[in-house]
Amino acid sequence: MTLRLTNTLTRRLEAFEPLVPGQVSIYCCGVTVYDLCHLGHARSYIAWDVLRRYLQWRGYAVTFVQNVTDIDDKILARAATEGSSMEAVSERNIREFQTDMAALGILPPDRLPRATRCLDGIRQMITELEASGAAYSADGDVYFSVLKKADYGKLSGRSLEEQQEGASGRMGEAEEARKRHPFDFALWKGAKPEEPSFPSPWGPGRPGWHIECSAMVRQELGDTIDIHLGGADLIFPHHENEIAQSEVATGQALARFWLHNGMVNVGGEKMSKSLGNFTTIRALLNSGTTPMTLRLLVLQAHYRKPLDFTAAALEAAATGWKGLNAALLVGDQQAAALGWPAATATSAICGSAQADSVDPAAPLEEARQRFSDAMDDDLNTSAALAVLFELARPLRSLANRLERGDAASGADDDLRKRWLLLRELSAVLGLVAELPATEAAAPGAGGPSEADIQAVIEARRLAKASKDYATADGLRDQLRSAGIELIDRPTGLTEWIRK
RNA sequence: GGCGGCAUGGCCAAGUGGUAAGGCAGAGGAUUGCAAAUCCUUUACCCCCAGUUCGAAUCUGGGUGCCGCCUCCA
Repeated sequence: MTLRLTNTLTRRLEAFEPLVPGQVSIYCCGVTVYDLCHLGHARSYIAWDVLRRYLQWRGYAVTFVQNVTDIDDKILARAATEGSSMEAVSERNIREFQTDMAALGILPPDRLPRATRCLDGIRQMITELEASGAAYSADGDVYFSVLKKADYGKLSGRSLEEQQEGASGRMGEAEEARKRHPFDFALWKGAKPEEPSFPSPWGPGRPGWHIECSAMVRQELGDTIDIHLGGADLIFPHHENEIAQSEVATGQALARFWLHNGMVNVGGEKMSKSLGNFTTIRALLNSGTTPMTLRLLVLQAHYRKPLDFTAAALEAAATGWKGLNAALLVGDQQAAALGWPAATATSAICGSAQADSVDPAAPLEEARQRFSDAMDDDLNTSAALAVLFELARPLRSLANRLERGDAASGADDDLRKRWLLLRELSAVLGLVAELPATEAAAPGAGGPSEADIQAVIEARRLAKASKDYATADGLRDQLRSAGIELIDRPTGLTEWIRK
């Protein structure tokens, strides 16, 4: 089966074939670095990370470029507020962005161009647009004339005639007056006093928002790329304008496939800075949610649909991941008991998994096929996850039997192959086993020390041995109220976890 | 006002013509001194009305509700 993707340009499911056989060029609209990323960004970049991993798994050589908008009104405003500079705000938030992405297991882009470092390409493109008559200057600003692009609106499905009415009166009056058409947009903005600026043939200023992506795509990947990615909220005007600029400048189609992810909602409304209903990735991870839990939460829904972020959904994902994680860890934690060759939990990350793949003739091939078919169907990760959970079930069962000292049954080679396949397919979704948190990392503020806990456990063990269950239960409750849950293993050992 | 999307069990969510994947929660069971944790089993008149069809969650028309975009936004 071939991979089929919903192309926003045609609003249809289309078979994907790259321009150059075996190679895929991808451009992903990145962040404006004025603040920490929130869950909307996480959802988007997790989805595209999975697209990238899947293409690689299918054998394509993928070049993945993501931009950073490091000059913008919000960055300037933030710099003014904190009394620093645009560069300081940008630099800091780029690092924060990279930290968050790494935490979520999102593969770093092959190149991460910044607007302020692509000014030559930007000025070049504006000059070309001016020469072709599609751009005009007005009071130090340069605008793109949408009437010069015959098919303007083809991505978002709107026509200039129909939209004119609704658009008027929404922009600043001064800017409105300089434009020839309400939809015309700035390619270059003349600098206001005191603002950082860059020289240009049109006077000091800075690039408009849309032009940087057009220039970067051309600079990094060429005139026509295979896939352009972004959030659905970028379809209009951002991507529409990118298309207009690039296609007038190059005479070529900008991107063959346009993919857009659905929004993250909170209480049915879009998560956004302006509504103040956002949760940063940082805050979520600090509150105890693991990266893989968030990944599972995101991948349980189809990437194009809205995703409602709720505490209940998060909890369900956490429990779900716990089960999958247990299955992924079976081979590592029980390798000795099973007599399997040892493997480390990290070896399955990303592309390396395929080297250890299962025998194509094995019956498990059917599961691999179902996974592949699901992903081919416009990245149906929800259906792909169902395959993972089904693969995991016997492994979890095996772990249960091992724990009860009943290892003999089923600890065979088929199960090992199943485990390897689970690891391989999970890695395609970026789902990689998380080792249990080390206790050293957990205690933090106020909790009882490990030595204290062991002391109580020993006291309880003695109480139990003398059948003094009242005392034993009292000790257990005591720890429970301190956030420590005890787990009596069949072996007689008592383990504990911090909740 | 214009453009687009979505409505499936208690919750989340696949499924685009042949009588409903998966996850969470719930229930029953195994295990346990009792728990917890774990494993096993189990739970659906697919928003409404009309139509097409031998047959529709799935196609067509109408309705209702919700969301996104049209301004910065992943």
